[in-house]
Amino acid sequence: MTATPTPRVTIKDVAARAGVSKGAVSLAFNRKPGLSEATRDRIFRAARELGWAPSSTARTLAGSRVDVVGLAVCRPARLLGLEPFYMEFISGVESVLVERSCALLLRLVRNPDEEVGLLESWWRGRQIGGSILVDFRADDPRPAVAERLGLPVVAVGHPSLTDGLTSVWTDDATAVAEAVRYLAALGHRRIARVGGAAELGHTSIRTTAFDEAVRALRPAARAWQVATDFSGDAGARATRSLLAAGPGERPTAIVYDNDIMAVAGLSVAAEMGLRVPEDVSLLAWDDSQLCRLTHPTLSAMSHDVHGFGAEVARTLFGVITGEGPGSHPVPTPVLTPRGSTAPP
Amino acid sequence: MTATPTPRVTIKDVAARAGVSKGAVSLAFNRKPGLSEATRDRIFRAARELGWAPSSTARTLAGSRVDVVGLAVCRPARLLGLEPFYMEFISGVESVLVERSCALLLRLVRNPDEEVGLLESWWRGRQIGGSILVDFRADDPRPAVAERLGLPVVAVGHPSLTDGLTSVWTDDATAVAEAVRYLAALGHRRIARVGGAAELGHTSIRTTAFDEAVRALRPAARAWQVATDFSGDAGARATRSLLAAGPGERPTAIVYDNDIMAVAGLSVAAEMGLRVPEDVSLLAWDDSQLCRLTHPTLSAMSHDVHGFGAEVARTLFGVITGEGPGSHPVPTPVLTPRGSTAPP
DNA sequence: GCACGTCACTGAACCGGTAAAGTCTCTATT
DNA sequence: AATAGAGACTTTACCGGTTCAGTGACGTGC
Repeated sequence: MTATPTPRVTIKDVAARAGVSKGAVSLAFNRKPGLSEATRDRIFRAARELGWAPSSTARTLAGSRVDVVGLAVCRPARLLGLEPFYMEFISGVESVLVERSCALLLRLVRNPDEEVGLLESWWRGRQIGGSILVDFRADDPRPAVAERLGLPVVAVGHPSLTDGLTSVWTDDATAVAEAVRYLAALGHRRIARVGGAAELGHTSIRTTAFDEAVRALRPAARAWQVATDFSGDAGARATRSLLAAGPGERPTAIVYDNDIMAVAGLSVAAEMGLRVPEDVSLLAWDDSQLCRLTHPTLSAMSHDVHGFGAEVARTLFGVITGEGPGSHPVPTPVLTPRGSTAPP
Repeated sequence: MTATPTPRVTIKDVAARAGVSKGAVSLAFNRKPGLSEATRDRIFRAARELGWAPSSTARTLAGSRVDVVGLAVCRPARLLGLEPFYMEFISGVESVLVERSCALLLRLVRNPDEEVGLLESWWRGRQIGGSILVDFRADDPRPAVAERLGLPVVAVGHPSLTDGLTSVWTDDATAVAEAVRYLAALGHRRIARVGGAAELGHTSIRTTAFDEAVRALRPAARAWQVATDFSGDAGARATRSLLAAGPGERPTAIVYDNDIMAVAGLSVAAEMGLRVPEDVSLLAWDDSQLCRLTHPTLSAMSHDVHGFGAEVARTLFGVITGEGPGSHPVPTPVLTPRGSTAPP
């Protein structure tokens, strides 16, 4: 177990072995002109024999590109693990990064200030070549920071939240309106929404859109909205209190802001002796595979989270290579009716 | 949007501003002796005014510690997103890293060879100070590589798989045996297991343990085992084929290797008109919050995946700071009976 | 036959830090 | 009064690459 570790091989060793200078090795490995075929081959052979590959740290310091992108997430560690969205999003990001031999630097932070500090230090330390920004809030400091630093970023969120940054976003307002119209078309007139964290920008976009959509209904409908922390437990609590009222008073349909809460809602309904969808309709959001695994299956506002992550990563590469700011909508979540929604 | 980005401020700027040399700034920021209080204060003030923090890239190159740990995962991107285990594990890891201002470098790889190459290049390039190794296979090349490189690693897996590396592991064999004995005690004599990916070491440990545990039963019992890719769809398929046989022929209890597959199994049972737990008992593994959200709730072999990740991270820091190899068992998954198991 | 270009490569400076050795000043000791 | 030693910094040499201004050698045109 304690064999002497192999000493680190450096560019100097390769140069010596190939009988050239460090500079020549560098030229060869960066596919720059100015070397004969023969020399190039000799260098590659020497590198292979020594098992050498350039140190990306040194390379970075010397001023070339950085093959790492950052992702700071400001949510409690425990909640992160519970939320299928994130892992699927990250897997989508990775699917693009992997093609470019790029790694993802992931860090949880406890508050927005810490995130700003982290971005600064990552960027100044050349730890990252760019960053993905998620979970925008009102008056988010990050657009200003990114601009001041010249840090290439892509914002995940509606352009109204991201202050001119290149953004990738889904049209949640339209999706919420569609959800409401769908439930109304089924005949529901008492509709509730179990939303996400109130401080997040996309939550308030959905909240406003929900309000408007319900107000637009004729005949008039009644609405409830509750904020949660996205956890299943919070979803269960919210559902329980919504359904506690008498049969003529409680909502007949509930829209959730993610699918974990919808699954929780499903079991709360069962526990309260209510049938889904006969007594109450449930509509999930995000639509991970979970929605197809419950019984009844969950109707959902469905979108391709994996593809969303991939698009974010591609867009980030665009920004890094100097593309100007842009707004990249990805497809609006589409209503996917399954077994949990029906006329009241 | 195109304000000139702030030029990067370096240690030299801070030194100039404080009226000292680079070396003095370095001493101050590394809390080394040899500076007067007054000078130290002046340096910190200058740094604060300029908004400077040391570049970890440069610091790394110059040979001090690295504040990044690696995690290469060799699974298809899509599956990763579906598996609650991973995100929860990672969140546990992060919860410890964040205390030490350490980031996680995450990379998906397509095959074990790519992972080996990545570890080599990360380590030689001083990109990481250590790495977490997961998903051990038979004859895994990584222990030899880690030793050859002198790379600090902690292996997530049973010591029999990890060849002398410091390892953190759950006693899956005991847990499988407990699961089988529990089902047998309920009266089940036809027991199936829907396992994970066959090529993974921990899967074969569970497979063997399951076989042995069933063979030890008196009166004798009948067993089935199926391998999957851990996805809900695969779990559903496996369940469907297990339950397709006639009432006297099919298993009366099924153990799953994760909880996504158990949730899938639950809905397959419903779809086939079988009641859980009256007609068939289901037992999940890992026990994310999902198991408490289904109806009926899922009995599970429960363990604290978040805490597991945290322990792995702590152990890795131990290895990095020079602790000798060790074996760190974390608590064996414990049977948590809920609504999905009952006498046949 | 000689100036001129081009090609292939070298050498040195530099990126932003760390670490060890060197310098200078001031105090305590003999 | 001379000397040793400690304290407070500064200087310098790296770390492992990239980059760019040279340097010869060789081919070409007139």
